[in-house]
Amino acid sequence: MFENRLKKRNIRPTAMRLIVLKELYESEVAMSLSELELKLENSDKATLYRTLKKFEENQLIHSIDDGSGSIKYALCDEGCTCDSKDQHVHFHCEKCLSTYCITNIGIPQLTLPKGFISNSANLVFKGICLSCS
Amino acid sequence: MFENRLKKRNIRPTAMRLIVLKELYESEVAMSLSELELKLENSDKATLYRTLKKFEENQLIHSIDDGSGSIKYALCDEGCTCDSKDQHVHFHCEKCLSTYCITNIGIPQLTLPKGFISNSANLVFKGICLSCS
DNA sequence: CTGATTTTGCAATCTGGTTGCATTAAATTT
DNA sequence: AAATTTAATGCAACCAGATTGCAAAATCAG
Ligand SMILES: [Mn+2]
Ligand SMILES: [Mn+2]
Ligand SMILES: [Zn+2]
Ligand SMILES: [Zn+2]
Repeated sequence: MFENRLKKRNIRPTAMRLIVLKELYESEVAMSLSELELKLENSDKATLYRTLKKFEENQLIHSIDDGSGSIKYALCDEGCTCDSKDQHVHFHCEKCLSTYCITNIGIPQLTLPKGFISNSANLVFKGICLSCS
Repeated sequence: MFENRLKKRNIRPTAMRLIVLKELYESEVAMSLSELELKLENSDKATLYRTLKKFEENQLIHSIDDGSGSIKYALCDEGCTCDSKDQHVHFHCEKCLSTYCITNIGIPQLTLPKGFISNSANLVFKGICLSCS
């Protein structure tokens, strides 16, 4: 249940937060702040913004920079700690502009030039998604 | 010589363009519009913007979305056609905020879920760069 | 209940990016 | 070379997404 999911992450379950969580839960794809704002009538951008920040801070969701200009958010798996083991590939459809978590594909470890130490990475594939092809 | 490099890409070598090209050429790291604007006294943001767009369109430079919020630009190698074979990994230093082209490391080809067709990708590693470590 | 803390809503601000438009510069034609 | 056409520049305005200040409302703890 959503309320529980919030509590587990130490987020007080207010009405707005439950709605946002539900919305993200029911979405097949990652959502941006403004998409949420549109979808949720009589919602306030600043509140949504702070809701998402809180969710992200408490590792209930993760943010995705898909290069579209607006940051997308998607639910983390249960038990996610948002460290490198939880990082995965994302896919951005250039037709419908949807962004998908490809949770079962991790980011490949590459050997960087000497002296460059990486602790995280962002890998986004762009193209045409399943529903658009 | 810079003038020639512009001509080869079908870009008319104006004074401003030569300056911008020189600046990018001499920079170890990728530069953003506003970094250029700061560096080049009495330069205009809109002109720089259009200069970069033109350079990018004509494949003299490529743009890099390193997740920092501002797009960075770096010179392409000679003969670059900015297609998938020319795409490479980038590195963003979280300390000095510099972004480097790792031109000798390509983007790994991964098998995406059925129905997802990718034609480009963005892979940025984040961490500490050589000069900051 | 009561005072302290947190969340919310609204307006304002910031930043990077982008565009309209008149001016200037460069290339082409006569 | 002068006239004509085309491209580049500079300035101001605009835009979208992100972020903040602040007072009101909701929630919590004693
Ligand atoms: Mn994801
Ligand atoms: Mn590069
Ligand atoms: Zn699609
Ligand atoms: Zn560095």
